[in-house]
Amino acid sequence: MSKKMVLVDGNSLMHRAFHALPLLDDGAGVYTNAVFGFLSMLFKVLKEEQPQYLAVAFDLHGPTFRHQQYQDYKAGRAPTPPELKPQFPLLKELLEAMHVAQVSLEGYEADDMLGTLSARWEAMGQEALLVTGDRDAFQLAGPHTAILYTKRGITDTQLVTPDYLMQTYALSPSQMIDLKGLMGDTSDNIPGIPGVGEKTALKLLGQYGSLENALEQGAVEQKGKLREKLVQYGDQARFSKALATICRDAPIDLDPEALRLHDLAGGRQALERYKLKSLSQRLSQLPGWMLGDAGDCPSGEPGPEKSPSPAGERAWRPPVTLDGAQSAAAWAAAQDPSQAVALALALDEASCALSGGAQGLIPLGGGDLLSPGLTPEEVCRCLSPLLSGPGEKVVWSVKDLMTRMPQEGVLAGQVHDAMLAAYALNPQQRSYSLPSLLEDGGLTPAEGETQAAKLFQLRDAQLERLNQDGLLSLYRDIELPLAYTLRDMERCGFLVDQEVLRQLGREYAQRIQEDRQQIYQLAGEQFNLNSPKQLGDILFGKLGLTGGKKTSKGWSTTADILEEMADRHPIVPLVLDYRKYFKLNSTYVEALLRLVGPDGRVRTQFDQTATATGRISSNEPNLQNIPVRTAEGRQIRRAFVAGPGHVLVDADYSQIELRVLAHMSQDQTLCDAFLRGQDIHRRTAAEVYGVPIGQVTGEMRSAAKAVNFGIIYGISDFGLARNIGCSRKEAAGFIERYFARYPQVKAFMDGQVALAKAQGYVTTLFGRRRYIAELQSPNYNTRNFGQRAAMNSPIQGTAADIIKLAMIRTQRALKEAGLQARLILQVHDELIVEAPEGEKEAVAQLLRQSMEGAAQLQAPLKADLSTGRDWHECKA
DNA sequence: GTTGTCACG
DNA sequence: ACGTACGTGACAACG
Repeated sequence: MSKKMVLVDGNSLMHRAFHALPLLDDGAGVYTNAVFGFLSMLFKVLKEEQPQYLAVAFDLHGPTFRHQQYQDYKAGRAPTPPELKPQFPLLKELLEAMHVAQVSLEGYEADDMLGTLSARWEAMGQEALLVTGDRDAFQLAGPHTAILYTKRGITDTQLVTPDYLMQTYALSPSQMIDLKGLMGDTSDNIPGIPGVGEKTALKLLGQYGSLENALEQGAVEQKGKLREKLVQYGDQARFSKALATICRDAPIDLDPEALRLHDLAGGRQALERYKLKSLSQRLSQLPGWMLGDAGDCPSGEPGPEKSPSPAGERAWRPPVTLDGAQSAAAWAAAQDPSQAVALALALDEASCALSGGAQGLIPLGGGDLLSPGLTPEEVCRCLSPLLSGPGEKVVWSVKDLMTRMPQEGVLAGQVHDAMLAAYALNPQQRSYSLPSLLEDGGLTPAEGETQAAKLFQLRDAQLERLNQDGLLSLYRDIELPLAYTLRDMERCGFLVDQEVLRQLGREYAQRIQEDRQQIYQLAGEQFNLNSPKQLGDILFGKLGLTGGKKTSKGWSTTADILEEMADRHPIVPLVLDYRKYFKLNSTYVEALLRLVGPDGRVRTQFDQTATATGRISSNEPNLQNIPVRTAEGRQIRRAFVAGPGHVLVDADYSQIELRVLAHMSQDQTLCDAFLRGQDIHRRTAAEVYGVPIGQVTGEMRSAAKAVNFGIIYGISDFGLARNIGCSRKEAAGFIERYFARYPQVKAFMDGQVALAKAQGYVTTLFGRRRYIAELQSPNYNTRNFGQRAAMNSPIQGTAADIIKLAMIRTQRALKEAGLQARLILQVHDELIVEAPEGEKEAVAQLLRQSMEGAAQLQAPLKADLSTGRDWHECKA
């Protein structure tokens, strides 16, 4: 569903309108010409563009963040004329009456608001149109963001897109900043380089691509006066570029839904009061959804959420104890299903509360004589008249609730999930259990209050905080819908060929037995091979092997240490072999077989609140760590099969985290590599080693690959050295050269750490936060960990957000297409669909679109598809 | 319950 | 002079 947003630079447009029109007044001495011109233009745009969202941005007067070190900024600009000044409050009053969102932020200018909101909007894959008379905004043009530039007056406009800029100036949007940095701007008192005007600046950019390159290389290659100026005014030019750069990540706390047009008609009276009758008439001709007429919502989506009920104390009637299905069902049937319903399923009892004040308490148990209560499933069945009613539902873990409901059961009405809201607010809590959430919120139930009753208050508090922290959309558009997708995936499960597993198990057992015998022989005694302590004592004590490292308890016997000393004693490779097969057998054969259901399928549980970054996790069994890296382990995947007449369609994102990094850092080189479809590790090797891409050797590529991984993890020379087995010095050299070739990546990483220090958290492209308390620690190691987490979390987290969106999109697309195929597994950057043979092609195409279209990045998302009868075949 | 080890992205 | 790669879950051993 495409949503279009119009963003208006209020200050810019008011100035344009003021100077374009003669002074008008309302007959009582109030000037209205700028307001008239502004609204006239606005209504024209609304009529032509038909957006669902609108915001008007204003400057605030204080010193701006971008220019705080530059006192002269705009010093030369004429003060606002006295006839215009009072029209601003008037305009704001009218916009308020029309329920049009106004945004401004201390320390930022209107164009920073446009830059930030359009960046967020674009990240969601939606279209934005920026209306302004300021050419600075050209730098904000992008695949989904255009600028409607008011050239002269208010009617003479030009639509500015990246294509337009390319045709007119032969520059990309971001190069517009370089242009201004070089030539300066007298109206903004941006100095640039004296004597360099548009012509010279365009020539330089054509030659060198960027301001930085022009300064660096031009200072060598150019001749005469120009060369001198590039040298002398280099710093001034860099500073000018910084001044000209519009901020695209200002800390605005805003739910996009607050920008939805829904009641322009509310401004009719005020317009007429100021004698702007013609505007009032034009207003009435706008589409119904903008005005607030009922039943004319073009997107078919619900309007803004109704305001939450007051958080104050409610008069709860004492809970009615309902033991037995009959009394529970009778109680439910007697309630008003249009009221909001809260349901809390604890271990020993279920409670249900209605906004009217009624409370029910249902003891839970196994349903037998020893523990007579109902099962959760029976509770859901008994309460189904309430659950399927139109009232709002407030629950803890809607996924768990849906799992317990009968297949045909319906959960209707708007749903609030307190567990998911809590996770969106802070993904690193110890527990998301309902009692702990209530306790943390100071909402422990009093005598006569059930947990369900307290859920209402919890919801109110959570929605307010979500809104404050800019997390409403993450919660409502990602986490909440994802819960339903995960529920369906869990219910579906993954078919396992148990015979394949049993056969592998027999082979593994044989191998384990052989290894063990030989190890005992070489050790000269029998011991518990699975005990690291005993094994360490044998290897480093009895056999006197060298090269060991200590752990807290004894000798470390990890695989990387054993691999290094594999040629020193024949027992070492045997131990490694033993370990490998023991792991495969115990975890991936025996444990897995125990978890296969009666229908031959395994059903993992996805945990949506397990990780600090926003990823989901999988347990019982964990299907996100099924072996793939070694040929032996990979055999396990032959046991994960499609049902009869079905195939698996497998899609994985190609380099999603590096693409996210390219987008978030806006690094030219990294983006360029992806835009050209290059092998990213090869390109990095070429950059770091300074050789043509054709001359990159396999070794160079694999070192570069390790560097790329390291970058994502928050690199250190020590860690990189350990990973690729070079010296720490060499590793430091790699890192230095990497950052020299990818300077914007360096700036991004530094920026994330600075941000985390300053505000206490970092965010993903979709606003998900990770608080990083470690940065405040007095401990050096803890602080360093905090820095790495600050660098990694926005990347890993944004990738997690994106695949979550892809999952929601995939499930919706499958349903819309009426296909029988089902999404059955997610492995962080991979989705697996089980599809009837005949749907194979359609599903592959649909999966690709759902995944690649989940977000619009500067480095476009790419998914690789494969199909097979089993999971192993997919990767082959 | 914690520790060591190892499977995955 | 310090000692690190980021994010998970499961198994076996051992207090």
